Amino acid sequence: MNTQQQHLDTKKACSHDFQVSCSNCRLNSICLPFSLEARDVDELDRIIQRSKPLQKGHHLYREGDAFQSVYAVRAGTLKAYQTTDDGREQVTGFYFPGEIVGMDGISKNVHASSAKALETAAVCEIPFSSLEKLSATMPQLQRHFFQLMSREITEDQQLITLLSKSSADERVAALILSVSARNAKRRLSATQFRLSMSRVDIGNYLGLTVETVSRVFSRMQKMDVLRVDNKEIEVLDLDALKRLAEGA
Amino acid sequence: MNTQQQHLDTKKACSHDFQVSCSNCRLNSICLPFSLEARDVDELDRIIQRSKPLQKGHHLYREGDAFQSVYAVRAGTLKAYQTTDDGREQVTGFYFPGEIVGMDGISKNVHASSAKALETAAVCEIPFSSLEKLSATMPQLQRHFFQLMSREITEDQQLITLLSKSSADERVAALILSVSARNAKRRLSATQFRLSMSRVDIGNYLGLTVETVSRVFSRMQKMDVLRVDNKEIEVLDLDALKRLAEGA
DNA sequence: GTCGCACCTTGACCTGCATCAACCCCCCCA
DNA sequence: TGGGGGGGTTGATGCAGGTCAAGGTGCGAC
Repeated sequence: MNTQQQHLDTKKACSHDFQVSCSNCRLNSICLPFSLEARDVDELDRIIQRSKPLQKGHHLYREGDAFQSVYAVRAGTLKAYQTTDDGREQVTGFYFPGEIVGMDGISKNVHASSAKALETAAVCEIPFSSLEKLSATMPQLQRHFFQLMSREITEDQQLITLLSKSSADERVAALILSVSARNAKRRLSATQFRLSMSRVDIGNYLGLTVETVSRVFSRMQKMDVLRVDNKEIEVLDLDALKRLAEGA
Repeated sequence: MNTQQQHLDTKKACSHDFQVSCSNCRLNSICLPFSLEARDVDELDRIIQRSKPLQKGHHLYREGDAFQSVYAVRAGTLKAYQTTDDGREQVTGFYFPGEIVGMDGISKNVHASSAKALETAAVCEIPFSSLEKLSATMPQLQRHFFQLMSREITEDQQLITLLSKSSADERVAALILSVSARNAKRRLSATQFRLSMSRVDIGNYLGLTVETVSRVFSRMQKMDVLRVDNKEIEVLDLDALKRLAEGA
């Protein structure tokens, strides 16, 4: 099954299968604390709202919106971005199925970034006030959310390191490895996948221009590390890619 | 009173005055949820351990250490940094009095970064397991910690934007503005202060070399935006500095 | 004092990536 | 069928900031 087909299947699931519950969601080991008891999962289930699919290019929320909920991505990919005072855009992250987006809104009760679907997506909305209440009675859940937020912090810090030190090759290699690892976590191929984000988004995220990103892809293709066909990526030499990410 | 003298006073306080409590700490409006009731503050007080001062250059914790606690900075400055596989160092943040450090350890129960004192510092240790328990019964405290973590996320994302887009001038200007704002929050001067971190640390944090940082300082001095005397900084033209930070 | 060292500054040169420009490919729609 | 637009690639050129090198300054040890 190629990624194209998977994509279509996902879309179909989105538009018909709203009655899924956390307990039978194939992503629950990623998005949920696996240590929760069945009864607790049901309680969590009750507060979660499964919304209708989000079309490509549409916003889940915008910078400045009142913060109400965090969202678990069920299908598709989202990007989060901020707009600087002078109108420039900065992509701060990409969010894949099983990941949680929107936690930047907690501190000020206002979203600090916007979230937009890069392809048709589906999310589970988790009203934050309910989550807070539930957390007070479910220590595991409280811990899980502390951990999720902490993970977001450490991931951002890794990106900081990447942006602060590394060459264009290292940055691109690191992104591909990240996508690869996140695919693997969802039991998809770690070596063949479709990059849902455009070259512009990649460049923006990595602090590079489109042209540079494109050149790096070409170079890695020439070196037989990747096979690149538009958005389709095949990793031919994972070790070499890792070496590139470390600045070899 | 100049910053030098303040610094000495703080040191004195560190070595003798361990009996301070949260309720009479002059930083409590920054570090604590001001919405906590007096009784709740006392409970929090009970779990907090005020440790002895941390000498310049000493570590509060190191990358890889088991995660036990988060720490509120009471005096002095700390830097957090990670070491990449190839041995390079990346400063991920500076922490001033009233701020909380160590939250990166929550996700994996292991510290993802090291924290080191840039000058003699004092911290309040807050055992995380106690904090979790207390949070379950004190919704305000739970919310406060969610907010603190969320703030760390949004701050990291701002740094990402800075590193991804901006020129050397913009980066340095942004750092100075950040230090200035954090000083103001503690009711210290927003225009005259001592940078406790070295040029190396600044460069590392901002993704620049020492030489570039030094040149930017010189340039801003020549433009009458700053007066720089080694680590002592005076902001002469705050508006110009803000314009520089926005890429004017 | 003065030695040693850590830290900072300045200058000269070099390079990796941005910038500018041209072009291709694909898809949609008139 | 052709034309327009979005996205991607490739080449030529320029410059901001990295690198290398030399020298200055402050400070603690003895």
